[in-house]
Amino acid sequence: MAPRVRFAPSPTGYFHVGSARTALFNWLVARQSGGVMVLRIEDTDATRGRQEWLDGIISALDWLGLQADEGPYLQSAAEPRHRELADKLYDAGYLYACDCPRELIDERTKSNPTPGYDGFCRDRSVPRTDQTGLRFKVPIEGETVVHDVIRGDVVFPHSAMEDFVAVKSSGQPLFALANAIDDRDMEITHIIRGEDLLPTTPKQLLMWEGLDAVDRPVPLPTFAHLPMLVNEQRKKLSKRKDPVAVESYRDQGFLPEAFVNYLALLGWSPEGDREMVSKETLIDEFRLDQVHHAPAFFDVAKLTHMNGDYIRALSPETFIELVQPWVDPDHASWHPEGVELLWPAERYDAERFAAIAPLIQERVTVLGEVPAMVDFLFLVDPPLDESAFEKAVANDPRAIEVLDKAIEVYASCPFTSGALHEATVVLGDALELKLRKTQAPIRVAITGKSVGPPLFESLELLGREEVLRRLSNARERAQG
RNA sequence: GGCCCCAUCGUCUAGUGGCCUAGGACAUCACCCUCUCAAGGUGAAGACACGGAUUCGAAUUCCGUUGGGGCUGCCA
Repeated sequence: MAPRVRFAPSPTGYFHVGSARTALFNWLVARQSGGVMVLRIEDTDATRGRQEWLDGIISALDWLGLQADEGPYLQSAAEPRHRELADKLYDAGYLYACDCPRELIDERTKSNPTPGYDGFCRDRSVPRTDQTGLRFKVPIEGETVVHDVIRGDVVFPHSAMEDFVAVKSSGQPLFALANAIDDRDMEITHIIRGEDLLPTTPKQLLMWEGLDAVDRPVPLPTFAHLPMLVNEQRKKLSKRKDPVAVESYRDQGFLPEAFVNYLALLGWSPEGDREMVSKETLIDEFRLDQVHHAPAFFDVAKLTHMNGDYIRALSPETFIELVQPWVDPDHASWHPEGVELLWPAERYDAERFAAIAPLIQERVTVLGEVPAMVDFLFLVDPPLDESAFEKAVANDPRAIEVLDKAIEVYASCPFTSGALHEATVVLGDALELKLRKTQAPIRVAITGKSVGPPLFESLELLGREEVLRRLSNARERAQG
């Protein structure tokens, strides 16, 4: 039977990197076995903004190329079904009504070595009303074993499990119940999710048994609990302190292929010394039972490096196409959030950009770095890095000589990068300067920065007139 | 506190009893290349948490300790 996996995120305002990894591993299992991935939104407690976050989840999955085969289903839509089965479970005695307020439970159990609900109402036959939640009657004896593909058998003694709430007093079934019902109804064969859900799994297993009895027997799915993604403090990634929004990586100019590749390496690794692996390779080689057990630090530095590798591997044409949203938004297919064009749109010159693009391509790690590297080509006067100017021009006694000489030589030499290079070497020789020293003041004069793409190509693209103008300006500024 | 999970370089990992003098990648440092910056090349430094047990032999098996994490809601 072809596997049916599900990716079941709960709605938040953005798409979490941990969710992305979970989605990826689910997707890989589906893809490698001719299975199906269903997308189910666990929104039982959500109240507003549904459409927005649903769009957010779908567009993030799209960006990553992890589209679901079925869904999205909203868990909230199945609430009548959940209620129906909750009633049956109650009628059959798996659930009992409880009217204990939280404070009372805490009061009663605070000195108990095993805090949590003490089963007070278990045999009180509290009548079911709209003031009573329904608790699951966990067997006193025995244990529940979770057979986990990654971790092996995990044993939960019933003595340590409380009679947890399965249905709110409002009548609405809670996660543990709704989740089990949906997985049954959708005939899910593999539950692949974060390790944080491991402790609730025995509850769902117990519930599953009850549902087998009151509804229909459904074979148990295979479980796999993925190790957490953690921050430098080794804590579960926090939405407040850690950069967890997938959208922000997209907006910074990470490539989805690189992102997916990096994510796959968090908890799994291909055979041999490879790290750059395509999605096709992942589909071929990924094995759930090889997933590492320990939590993994989400290392943006490594992701960034890998992204640089992916960028450099692009064809020049593809690179130009992919940077479009950052350099030529008017003609781009989408717009990264929070990105402002550094130059007036009408001054952008596609040909000029195409000419310098290959030199930029090997110097950036994320696409968002591109504009700042080429702004001098599209700005009348690029912003001047004061400290760079100080160092290379103002505080360098030879700088004025260099600029003067450059103005003189550039006025007449052929204006190609090769000739400019040559001319600059000669000009430097005359002043007994290494090219390294000679280029510094010229670079700052032209680009406003001390670092950037190769200088002579830049000069050629800018044109003689503009180059001479900027050199003169810098000269004046140096004197004043 | 209770229950559960986990433990190899700073980080991600390879390693499934002898191939381990523990391999790769990121990060770091040095050198080379070089018009700046990158990229690239070469090299350096850097780990089996600890203690027992099993075994001729343990990073690898078992037990314990320590440490970290997760869960412990009428959230999911």
